[in-house]
Amino acid sequence: MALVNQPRPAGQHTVRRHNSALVLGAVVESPGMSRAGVAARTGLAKATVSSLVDRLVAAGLLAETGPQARSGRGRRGTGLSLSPSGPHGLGVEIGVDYLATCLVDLTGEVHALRIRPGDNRAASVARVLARVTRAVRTAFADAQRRGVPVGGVGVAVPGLVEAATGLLRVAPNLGWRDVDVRAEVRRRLGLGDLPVLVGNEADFAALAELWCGGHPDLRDFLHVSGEIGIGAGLVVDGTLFRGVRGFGGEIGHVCVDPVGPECACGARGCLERLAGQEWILRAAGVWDGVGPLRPPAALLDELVDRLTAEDGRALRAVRGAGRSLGIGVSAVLNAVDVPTVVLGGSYARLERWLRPSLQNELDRRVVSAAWSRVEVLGATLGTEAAVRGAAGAVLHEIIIDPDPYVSTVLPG
Amino acid sequence: MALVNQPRPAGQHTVRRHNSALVLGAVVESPGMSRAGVAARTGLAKATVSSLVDRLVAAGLLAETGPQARSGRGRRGTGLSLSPSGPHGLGVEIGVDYLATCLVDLTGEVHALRIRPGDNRAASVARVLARVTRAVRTAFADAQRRGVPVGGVGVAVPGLVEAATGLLRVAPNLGWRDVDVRAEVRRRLGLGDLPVLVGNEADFAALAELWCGGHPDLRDFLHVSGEIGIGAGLVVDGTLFRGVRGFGGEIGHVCVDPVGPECACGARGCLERLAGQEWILRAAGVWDGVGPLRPPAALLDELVDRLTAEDGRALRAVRGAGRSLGIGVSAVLNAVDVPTVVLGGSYARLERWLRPSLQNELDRRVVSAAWSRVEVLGATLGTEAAVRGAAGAVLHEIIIDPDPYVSTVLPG
DNA sequence: GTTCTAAGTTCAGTGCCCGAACGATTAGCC
DNA sequence: GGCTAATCGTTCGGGCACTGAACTTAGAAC
Repeated sequence: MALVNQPRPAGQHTVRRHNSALVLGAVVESPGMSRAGVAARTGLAKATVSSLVDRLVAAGLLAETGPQARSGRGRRGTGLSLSPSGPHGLGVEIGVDYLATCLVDLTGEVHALRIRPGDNRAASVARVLARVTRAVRTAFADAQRRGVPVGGVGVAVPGLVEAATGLLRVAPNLGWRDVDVRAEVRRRLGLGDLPVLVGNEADFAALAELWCGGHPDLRDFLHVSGEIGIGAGLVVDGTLFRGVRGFGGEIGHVCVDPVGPECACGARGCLERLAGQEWILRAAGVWDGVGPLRPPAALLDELVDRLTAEDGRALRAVRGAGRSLGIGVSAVLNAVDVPTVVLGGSYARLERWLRPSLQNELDRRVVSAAWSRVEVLGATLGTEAAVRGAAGAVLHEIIIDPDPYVSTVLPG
Repeated sequence: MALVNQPRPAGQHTVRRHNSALVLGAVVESPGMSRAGVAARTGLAKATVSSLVDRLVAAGLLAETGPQARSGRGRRGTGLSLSPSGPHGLGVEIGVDYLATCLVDLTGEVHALRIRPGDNRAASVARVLARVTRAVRTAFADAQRRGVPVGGVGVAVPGLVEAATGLLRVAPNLGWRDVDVRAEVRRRLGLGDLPVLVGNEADFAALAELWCGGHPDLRDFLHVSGEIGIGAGLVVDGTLFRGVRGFGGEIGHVCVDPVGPECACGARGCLERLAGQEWILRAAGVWDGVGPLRPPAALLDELVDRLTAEDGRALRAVRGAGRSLGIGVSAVLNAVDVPTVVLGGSYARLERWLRPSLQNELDRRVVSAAWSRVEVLGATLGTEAAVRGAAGAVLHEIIIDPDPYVSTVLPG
């Protein structure tokens, strides 16, 4: 919660703010709970919970779902859950060859997902931002048509974003440098006070897996996504750990083999060169390495086909990538201690074949694996993970600390 | 602050607790400040500050240092600072070949530092713990003689400690496994409710550098200490980042060269084998690599002598170590984004000679270095860093959240 | 229909922060 | 020396948020 690491004085309003989040959090964890249940769970008095719930209902965050179906005697509680007509998160993803937008409601449901293909590498920054503006306008219209408010805009970009400012420092695959995406989006759309979050695509994908993924109770993990580069999102205690300035997760250039092939970064044997999508496809013989890269999805399909058919070359290639990945990831795990690795991006589809050699390296190299094995999981969300995460991040901010949003909705 | 990540209901007492920490924190950052100054700085009302300060003074945490010497008219404020007779932290370090204890007061001053040589590798766990017990008893007596209370005990151990439980999972150089150091110390000393913290030696050393080191405004860094192994302590935003369970910082086995020499861990080319103390001393020709290792301090002296004399072999050895360190550390920095590296342990003395090759690798390999160079600093505390950190950690807990301590001292 | 149990609301009580007013202390100036 | 202005620290009434207990509402069991 924001109110504590910031050295701000606390007053009664702070208490209410904290407890609002507490109540909301209880409902998030156990949807359908009654006011009395929330009181029991949080330790707050019933009177307090009633007062807070009323406020959250008035703001459109919570909704009463009618009397609970419960056996035993006594009055039935009125169920509470996150309101599907409450604020929606508007997510945008600026991909290398597409632009995606979507709306996500408080229950995690995705609406109005739109994906617009188009090479963003070839166009100028201004041109791409104009596209983004149009896409976001359309998404706002979607929200209006559905009659729901937009709680904020989340923008996923394939590059390094400075956490404090929202400044995109560099996006290699887009050819961008020092673009103030947050300010540009704000200015072009005239969003007023609406929150605009800008973050790394891999980080948002990790968060999506945390919030909407298929692994319950997953709170601590390293989400490794193999795309053109290799990005990692570190989630600790249900929170993304971005490092000091937000440039963390760049594991693509961990040294895996000092005498390996040269990398664009100048070093040799970087993880990206030995376990990146491109290398796997080449080593598997799926792609000849010359000419423009065909749509990666198609190539990946072919690779999966060959793996399923137990093609020796493909199997060897993926096994090798798993080994390299194991060496690189174990370095990170030893440094930051996370018990789980989630394979995302294109790795998700290769999980079955990557896992053996990856797990083997992790078992050997991670110090704590001796008494607590590193768990390797496949991501459950597909390519939409990043947009969903971007939209979800907006909602997460509201759920973690609902008072600012409530204040904008309610008078006073 | 503890009260927030834990989903506990907040009440008026929570506000007071938070603001107590706020006031204390303001005085820590600007010793000698007056009540009015604290009010201005924190944003609290003067009345509130007065009330809180009175409480903290009564508990012995703050002390009035008399009227401020200040020019200009108006009544002079009464200076406030951390009380040197307030609670002291009692630090213990269980080293491989020594046992150290000390007392640290709230101002960071070290008292009653005692170092007892003795091989803890040869003795049984119970025997070593008995030694620890005696040493701590003596330190308690030191405190009593000085007439100051002990706020808690911090224990530094050369191994992996599970954060949640204080369980020492493994200490390779001590030959320990699964020792509940916290419970043992509690039981043997009958400490009642007194806080007992157990942590990794490298982590505590990093914290000592943060709290008492010679680099002001150092809040985010990776503290790398070269001893028998290579340990790292990651400090982000003035807080140690231990990872989920506390096993972070094990960078000794990052892969630096897959075709390098074999390591005890089974892998090849681990950082520890290429930049560890032992390897440097051997490559420099200071140690022949056979027979029992002489006291490392003496060997290190010799190495520094040769480096000062510009001995080619020694220079090459250290340069190589710096390069390896750079490869390993850059992997960590890319993953977690920290702008500064502090060279501690035996590396501190070699900083001058390690730095060029280390910095060179970091410049090349750390992605964010392109627009923000990684800073390399030498640690300013010597071998006592870990004990001081252990003692300091106890005090840090009190300063971060003084209310629990205040409650034990004051009635009500 | 009565009784029992649980949910949710109302209300007086308490703790804490805040702003304003007030007493205390010091420098500058006539 | 006495007056003024500025600053520090304390005192006091007011308001806000949580609490516990009493009360109302609602449903099930007998």
